[in-house]
Amino acid sequence: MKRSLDRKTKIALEPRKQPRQQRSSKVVDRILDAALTLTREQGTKAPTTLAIAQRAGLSVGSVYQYFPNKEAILLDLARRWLSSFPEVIAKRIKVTPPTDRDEFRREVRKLFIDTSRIYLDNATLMPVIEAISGNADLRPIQDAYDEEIVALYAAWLRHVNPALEDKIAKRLGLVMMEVGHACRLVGMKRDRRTYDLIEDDVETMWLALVSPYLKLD
Amino acid sequence: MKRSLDRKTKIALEPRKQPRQQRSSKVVDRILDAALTLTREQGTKAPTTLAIAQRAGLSVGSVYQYFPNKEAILLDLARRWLSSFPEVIAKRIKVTPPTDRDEFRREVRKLFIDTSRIYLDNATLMPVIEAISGNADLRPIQDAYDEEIVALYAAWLRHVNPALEDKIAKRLGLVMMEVGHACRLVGMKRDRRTYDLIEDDVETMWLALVSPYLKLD
DNA sequence: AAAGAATGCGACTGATTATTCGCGTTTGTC
DNA sequence: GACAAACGCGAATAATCAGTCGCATTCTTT
Repeated sequence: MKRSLDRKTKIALEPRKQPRQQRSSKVVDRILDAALTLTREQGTKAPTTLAIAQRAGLSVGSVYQYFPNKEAILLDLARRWLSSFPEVIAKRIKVTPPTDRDEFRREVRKLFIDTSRIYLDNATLMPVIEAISGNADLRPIQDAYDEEIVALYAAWLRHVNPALEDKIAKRLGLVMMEVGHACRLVGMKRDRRTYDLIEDDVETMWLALVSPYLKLD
Repeated sequence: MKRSLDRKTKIALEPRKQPRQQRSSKVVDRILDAALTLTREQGTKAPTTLAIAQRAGLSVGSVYQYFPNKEAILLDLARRWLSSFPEVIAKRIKVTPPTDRDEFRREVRKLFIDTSRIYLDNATLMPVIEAISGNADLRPIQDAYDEEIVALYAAWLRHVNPALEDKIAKRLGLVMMEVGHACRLVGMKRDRRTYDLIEDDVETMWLALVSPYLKLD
């Protein structure tokens, strides 16, 4: 009852320690991994504080030494998940300077596949993240990563056609990101066949949209 | 404790009355409306059994006279929501036999706007439905409505070009539905500007995909 | 208008789960 | 090797809700 007032008056609890900073400690990652694994293996409702703690080889109390509350765990999990997108995209983009139309198409396809994997491998994670999507802290994180992704795509497009207006590159990058995300989202809920079909057609659509702006052989 | 055993052994409770059938009674709809309104106004966690009951001007006990459990309420809510898609699409499609490219484009746009509204007006409902998406009863319902939607789109495309192969019409219809759904999903989470931008480009992309198959002036 | 049926009620139960806190255990320091 | 500080523990607490059930009220029927 001591804290109940605090909670009700929205005085968010601070992390018990100063955990987020001292990444040195692997414990934080162990906790996040535990939450992730549980979600993957046993679904949305699996990551209770107790289950997470046990899976991480800790007690509940110890978990609360690194996170102020459960939502903070999920928030960090979301953060980690989101960060893998620009990571994966950046990796692929660095490798490739597409020149002709065919290579461009192949690269687009690879990008789709790479980013799709992030979704597919974490299918059960999505609803969990959804559940905290109301959290005000998540939006700016999401936005920051998205901006990064758009910038990566835009840079890539300008690499293909350096004469491309920056503004247009960004717009196309945005569409590429959003449509990509969107299709993966839907794809995740369907069977593999539907997913492939859509991915294929979406690729075609995307190329049709972009082609007029690029000078490809 | 009497029922707890039942619950654990997964013997699902039957509706107390035979409510679903006798739609005559407006009470069922009142309950669904209450759940919907609460979700709209106060978010995902708002529709508790108590809150729903009170909002519907009933007591908890009475609610359980019409629904076997909470999930059944949400399931019906999802059902109602899903049914509005083919409804809206059918309404618009009946009115329009597009002939030339411009009219076709305008109609596509209207379809996008109409269906988008279903999402935008029920933005907070989505996570709630997500939460029960594991429910085995939801998938067949979803599939049935989706098939209806695809059929509507396909019929429309064949109306524009009667020579269009049925198989292709269906595929395009599927893409139209999925991509549409997908973009709305993502659009829902963004500001209006981003949404409009995407909607615009998606329309362009969609037309690029479809045009080769249609004979438009 | 009275008996009985149907409907409605809502305090209560039972279950789950996030969060706490006082006490043990380890670890680093002199 | 003794002391304290940090770390870890997990039974106990408290909050939240779904779902129940016996009593109260309204409606139906004769």
